[in-house]
Amino acid sequence: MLSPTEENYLKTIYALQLEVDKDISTNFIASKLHTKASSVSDMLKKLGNKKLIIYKKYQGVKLSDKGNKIALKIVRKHRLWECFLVKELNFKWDEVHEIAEQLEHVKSDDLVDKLDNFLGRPKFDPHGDPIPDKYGNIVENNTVNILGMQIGEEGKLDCVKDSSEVFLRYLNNKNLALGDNIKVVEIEPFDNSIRIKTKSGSITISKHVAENLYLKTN
Amino acid sequence: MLSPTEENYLKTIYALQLEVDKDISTNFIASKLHTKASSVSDMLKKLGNKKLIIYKKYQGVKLSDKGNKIALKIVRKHRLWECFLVKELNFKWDEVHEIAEQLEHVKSDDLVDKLDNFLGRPKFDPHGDPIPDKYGNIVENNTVNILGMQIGEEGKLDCVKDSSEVFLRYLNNKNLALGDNIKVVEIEPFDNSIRIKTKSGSITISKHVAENLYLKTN
DNA sequence: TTAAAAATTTAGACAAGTCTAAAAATATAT
DNA sequence: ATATATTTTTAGACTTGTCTAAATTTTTAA
Ligand SMILES: [Mn+2]
Ligand SMILES: [Mn+2]
Ligand SMILES: [Mn+2]
Ligand SMILES: [Mn+2]
Repeated sequence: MLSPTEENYLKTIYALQLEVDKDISTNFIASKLHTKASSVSDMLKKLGNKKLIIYKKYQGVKLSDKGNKIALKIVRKHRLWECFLVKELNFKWDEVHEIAEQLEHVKSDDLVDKLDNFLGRPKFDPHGDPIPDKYGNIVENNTVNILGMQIGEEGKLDCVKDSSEVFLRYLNNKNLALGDNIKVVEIEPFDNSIRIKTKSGSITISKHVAENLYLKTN
Repeated sequence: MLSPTEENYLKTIYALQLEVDKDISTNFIASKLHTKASSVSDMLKKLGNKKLIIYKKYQGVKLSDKGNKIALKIVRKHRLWECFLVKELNFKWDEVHEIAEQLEHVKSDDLVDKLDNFLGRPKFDPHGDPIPDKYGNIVENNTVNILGMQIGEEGKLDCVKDSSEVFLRYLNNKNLALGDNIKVVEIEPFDNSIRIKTKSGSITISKHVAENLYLKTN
């Protein structure tokens, strides 16, 4: 039985592996978890002993098959609970992430599967992220980051990478939601900011914002 | 912000105060929590410093107003989650207690109230226990323990005090559920066992079982 | 009222997870 | 290739909650 802390480390390594292709460094994990490299180092030793990660000192880590399975289960729980909160309890999409951070550590396989059925086996969470099924199968959504698009290209907002309250409220303020059509109008090479056309007019978004917007193009 | 452990101590003291009228002893708490008196002693000092309990060394404890409020909030969460699990996710009444023990520590006032509304503000949980409202008001159900009844008296099973899987499965096996009519047929003075008539015949229950059955008589 | 028994608290240790500071290993740059 | 900078690990300390064993207080009972 893993502690919530151990589960969070596995989940973080899982997320970082999707971000970059190489082994995950101690510092990278520390920055994501807002903790210190020394704490991470201690934990990596522990997770390595439990065969949940492949770990050689100073070489970075990756999840073992066993660790990957557990990470997927936690991701599944997190996203299913987010669905529940938004669809059944009428939370807004910007209010659910922190609560799901807690709910994802509730231990009961039966609970997850019953929740999944209750919700009608959703495939995506309120932020457009795919939900692994009970066997750990996950569809990677083929979306493109808006930074990779050219002037004149357009698509529908399909997924936001940052689920924090502060980012989602920014999108709310700009009247941007999943499914909205977005067209790239202008690209500023100096700071990579982008002028986009949305349903409620044209706005400029910073590179930092753009990094978190994924569109489905045709 | 309290830890799950601190919350469990408060909840336990709350429950014990309903059981007995005097201040709650260290050993009594230890036995309920399956821990040692020395651990309890440490925790009581801490909860006392936080003004959550009234504590004088060697004198036993009771909840302060502040502690009582928190205990009621946890009880409310526990019982609402049990309702959710049974009514929405189709768990059986004997499967939910342990899961609710985890869910009750999820922190979000908004979540509790939205869950309450979603469920239609239920007044009782699947074991017949009353659910405090958002202000901490709780209706004490006026039920009578079957040990206090005479031969020939009858009533409807309204509440079970033990919510453990093992006890509720025993009741399932005897085909006994909340709402069922029960009549006292015979009382054995030697061991306080009771012969009762239920919808599916007449059975003998031990004193230990009887202690956990509360009926509503007319 | 005093001695024995029981209950409670304290002392000291341990595990988990975190931190700072220092040491060791790796990467970078001249 | 070597010195410097960066990253990672280790050492030692701290916190929370637990335990056993010992000391203290309260209760019970002679
Ligand atoms: Mn989330
Ligand atoms: Mn999400
Ligand atoms: Mn319960
Ligand atoms: Mn209950």
